[in-house]
Amino acid sequence: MTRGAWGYDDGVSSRPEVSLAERKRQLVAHELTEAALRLLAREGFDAVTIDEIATTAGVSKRTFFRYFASKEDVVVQLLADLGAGMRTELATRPTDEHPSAALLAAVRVPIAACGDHVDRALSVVQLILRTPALLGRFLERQAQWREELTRELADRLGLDADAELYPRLAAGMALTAFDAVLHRWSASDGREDPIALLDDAFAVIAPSLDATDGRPSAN
Amino acid sequence: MTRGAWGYDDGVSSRPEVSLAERKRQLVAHELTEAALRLLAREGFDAVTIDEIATTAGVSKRTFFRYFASKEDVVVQLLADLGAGMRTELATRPTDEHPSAALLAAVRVPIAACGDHVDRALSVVQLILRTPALLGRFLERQAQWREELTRELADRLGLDADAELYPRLAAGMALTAFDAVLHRWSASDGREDPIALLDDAFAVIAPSLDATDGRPSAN
DNA sequence: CCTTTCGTGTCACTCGGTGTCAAGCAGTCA
DNA sequence: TGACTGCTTGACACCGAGTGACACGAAAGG
Repeated sequence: MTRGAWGYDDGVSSRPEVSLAERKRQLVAHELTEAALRLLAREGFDAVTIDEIATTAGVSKRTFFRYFASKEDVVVQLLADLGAGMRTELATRPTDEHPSAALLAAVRVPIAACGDHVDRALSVVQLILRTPALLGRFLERQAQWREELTRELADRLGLDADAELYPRLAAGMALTAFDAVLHRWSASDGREDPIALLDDAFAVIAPSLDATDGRPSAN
Repeated sequence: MTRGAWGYDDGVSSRPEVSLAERKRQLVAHELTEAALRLLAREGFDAVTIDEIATTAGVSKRTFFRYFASKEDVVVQLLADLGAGMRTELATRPTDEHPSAALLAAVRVPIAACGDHVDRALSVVQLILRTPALLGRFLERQAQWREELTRELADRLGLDADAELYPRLAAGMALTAFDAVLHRWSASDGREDPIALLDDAFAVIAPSLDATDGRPSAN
């Protein structure tokens, strides 16, 4: 599990069932990502131009934009799978499970992926948290995740996501835990166990997620 | 109270204690903000260039950048006071107050400001929530608020903000409530009472904020 | 009256991002 | 072998965001 997150295990594995064109595409994407990550981590986000990244990867600037929508996208793209994994995990949890347990299981997916690829994940996360422009894009991404989790959770509970506060609050709290764990993990340079941190965080927020008394019944 | 939020009541009030130069600066800033808001709301964010905004306000593009750091900044700047208000409110709450009560009081400040200037606040909030680029900047801003609230809360409780999860989680949950309320309020076109929504939201999240059992004691 | 200071406009430049077009290359059919 | 098709790419031109440099005019101060 958590296979393929933090992308492109080595980028050149030959799988006969994938077309040549597709493998070429993946190769170029891989080359661009590696070049970008190396340059950005070394020089800083603003000091590196897209032209440099493209030239380093051996393609033109125009080709860069055929693979990524923006300079930020090269980095944030790496996290796209994480959100998808979270959402599908929540969708496959049994419906009678407590929201807190289901959300914990969902958030555990991307956190476990970090724990499985510490070095790579850490450099990306630290780069993002250190760079305002990247942080902005990352938060946009997170806002999408929150929206998806909200819908999924509302479906689970048979609530209207637009009329009830609970689904959005629960999704937001789960992502708050995700965020807090990421900060702590990044600040500790990956030395702390992210899953243990996540369990701690959920121990704090779980009371709200499970309590039904504060939840408005209508309106 | 909430005076001055959503900025520049009318921009030309003559106060003798303020220097002429300062009043001119405020006038230009006011003119730029009004021009930007009118154009952006009508044409959409991407369809309006900075040159248009500046020309409409009667200044040059160069001067625009002497007042605002970016096109997004014109809009998001309007919310800057809200964050400051929140933080200072939290700082002035009595230290023996429950964290949930103190945070509710703090978040109530910007929410009340929305309720006091429904039409203006609503158009800005809806513009932000509808425009990805603006949402990104707004979320960056919110991340700063979360950082500040975290520090303030840690000070209140005598905890280390970097070693304990609770302050960051509590601040994040309060902002999650803020965000959920903003979404609902925007979706209802300002018809729902934002303060009532906020009270509902805090009724949901309060159990976690008050419970001390889940809070890690050390490490 | 002269000088300093400050805000501004003009110009030139870099970089992010996009549309367009022609060239290269693989696969297909004849 | 040759023509046709579809896809990817590089080259080029272009727009808008954002910045640095400089010169000008108005206000403040001696």
